[in-house]
Amino acid sequence: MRVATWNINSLKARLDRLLAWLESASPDVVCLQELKCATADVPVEAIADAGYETAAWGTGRWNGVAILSRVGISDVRTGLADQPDFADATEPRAITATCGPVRVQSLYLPNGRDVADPHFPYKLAFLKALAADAAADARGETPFAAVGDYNICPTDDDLWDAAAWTGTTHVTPQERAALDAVKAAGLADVFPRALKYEWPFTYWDYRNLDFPKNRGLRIDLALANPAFAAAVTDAYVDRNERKGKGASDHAPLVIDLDL
DNA sequence: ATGCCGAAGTTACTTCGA
Repeated sequence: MRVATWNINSLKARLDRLLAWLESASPDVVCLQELKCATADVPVEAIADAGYETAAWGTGRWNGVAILSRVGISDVRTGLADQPDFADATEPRAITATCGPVRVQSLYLPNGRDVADPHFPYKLAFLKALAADAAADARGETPFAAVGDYNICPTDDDLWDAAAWTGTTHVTPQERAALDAVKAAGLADVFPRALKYEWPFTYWDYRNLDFPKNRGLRIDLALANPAFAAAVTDAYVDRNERKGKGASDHAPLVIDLDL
């Protein structure tokens, strides 16, 4: 089976591209982030016409996560156990479901904005909650993966210019330590192939010709438990989906499994 | 060729993203 994760940067603005990509890539399960629409506004009929059931959680202008599946979807859970709030709101940044033989969690981690901003400790608190939340599924025998936009470059190789990013969010030791704690719960980074160039970046800023110049980040990750990781036969970043008019600023991460 | 930011709420400008 094929599982993918994609920060789509608006489900409504990207719907035509999503439907075309479902047709061409033919994934069985797709985890989406940054829906930027409320749950009630998710175009479930158009997605159903493409052959996928939808579980989604969104509140409007920002954030929002979903799981699409053509192999069934059950045991849906929104949010994390003990998920921290921001500005007195529980933001739609996590949804978990069982789809056929796998259990997947679609995650959109807080950006952090700046190390001095309240959003930064919120990001660290979210990661701490994630580590605790994922522990049971990580230890389980069901193939499980916590996938999505982690908004962290795991190493200095995972961004185009580490020197230029010193002291900014996404690369700090605190964020990397918090990510390591998530992995320590029993999850391993499924490292993808790049379809071009040396490194599998998943995000390129819209500005400054960053995509043509390959000034990217690897921030979309799939953290898998041993049962999931053992079934992986291939993984790649579909950078072709980043091309052209109306692309998201993130490319899908695609994982093939012998399941 | 992959090409100089884009989405959404509100309605001319603002906030957010990484």
